[in-house]
Amino acid sequence: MSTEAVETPALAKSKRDRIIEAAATIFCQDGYAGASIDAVATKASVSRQTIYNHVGDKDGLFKEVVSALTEKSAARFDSLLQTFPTKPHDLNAELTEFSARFLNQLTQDKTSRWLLRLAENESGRYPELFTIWREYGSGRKRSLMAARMSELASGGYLEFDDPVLAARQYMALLTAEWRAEFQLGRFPSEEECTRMAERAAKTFLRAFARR
Amino acid sequence: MSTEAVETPALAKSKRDRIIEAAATIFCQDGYAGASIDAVATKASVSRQTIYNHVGDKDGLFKEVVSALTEKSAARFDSLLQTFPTKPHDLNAELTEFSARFLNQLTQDKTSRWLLRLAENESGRYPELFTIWREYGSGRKRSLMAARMSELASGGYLEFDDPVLAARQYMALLTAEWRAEFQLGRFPSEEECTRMAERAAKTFLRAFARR
DNA sequence: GTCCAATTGGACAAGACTGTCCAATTTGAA
DNA sequence: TTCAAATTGGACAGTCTTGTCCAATTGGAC
Repeated sequence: MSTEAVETPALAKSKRDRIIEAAATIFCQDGYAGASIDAVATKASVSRQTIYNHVGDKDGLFKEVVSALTEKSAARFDSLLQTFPTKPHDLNAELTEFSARFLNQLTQDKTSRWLLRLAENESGRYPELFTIWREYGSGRKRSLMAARMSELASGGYLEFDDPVLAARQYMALLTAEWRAEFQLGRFPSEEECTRMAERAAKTFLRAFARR
Repeated sequence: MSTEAVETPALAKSKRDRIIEAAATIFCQDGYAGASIDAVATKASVSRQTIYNHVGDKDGLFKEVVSALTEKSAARFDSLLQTFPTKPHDLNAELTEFSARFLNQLTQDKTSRWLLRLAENESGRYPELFTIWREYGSGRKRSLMAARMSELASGGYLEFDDPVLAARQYMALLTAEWRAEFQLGRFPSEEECTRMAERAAKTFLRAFARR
């Protein structure tokens, strides 16, 4: 995704990171139209010209931000998924714990939220960004999650017709309360996340646990 | 919410409506910063000055749009809720049908989607709008839906601990697939909505139908 | 120390936007 | 028909963008 690592020396790379990080914040705060290069430059403590040197123009900056955030978000999700209870002793307890980790990551990690909002807001104007995001973004997450669901099903823990649907519904149940809180501008605490996770997992298992 | 109906004569009201409708489209398309008064004027086939005469400035236009959309969306939801199967003969079938109507309204009605996006995007910059929307918007919908769920529970059709949670999870399950499609820029057909509704209702009932 | 690339800050043109003013015109009502 | 209010279009100042150019400065590698 970012192949510039070779071309740019150490110091520049750090500066480049500062730029993209600041740009991510500004873009997500103000949208594409509302974000100004000057604001990014100030936030990154960098000259405006340096930004143009690195990414060309505003479009370039935007794409760079999306690319970076997509990558980071995917990596975090992967490492989270490695803690998924594929062969649980106590399915209820372990799925609840995993779900709590999921929600906590969602709460802590501004990156994913920003990316989601960026993608939702600007995908109409930037179909190309849309493509990248669909491929590496939520579509990928869903299919990875579906694979885990399948494992649980073939292990005899769950039963359902369609693993993809099960994954989607699991994530919908899990994020439902969280979304509501977030929309109200609140950031659920760790205990709140745990309770949400309990309720989501409970409903999910009521529907899909093998009887 | 809009008390100007008295003060403005018939023709002006029609013009005012055109303005607000056009503004809604433009705001939702381009966000607050990206929307230009000129674009609204052109779309509404109205002089730019007329807009300033009616709503004062850009902020005023924005608030007027949010107010109008909130009102319209709430009204539509109310009339939809009146078709909720409170005392069903065949719970599965009737809840599925209701769910399909719900999704179809979501698909057809650009208003609600626009409003949702507006609220999500600009609530940071406009806390007052945020208040209005929370009161008349999704919060209200959820509590109305929870009341229906309670009726089904006391009728012996469903069983759960918390009607608000049940309502939230119901709506989460219902809109999960729809959201995914919509995010990809697709507009589910009526048959697709029906199938989504079937799957959502099925899972919901697996979890909450009285056994 | 020397050299080269990166960085800086400031100036600049071109364009878009907001909000205001105003004179001419249109519209609805009496 | 007459009159007042609403509407129009155009001009305007002021502000903020983006993107470019350039000369001066900095910093690391050798």
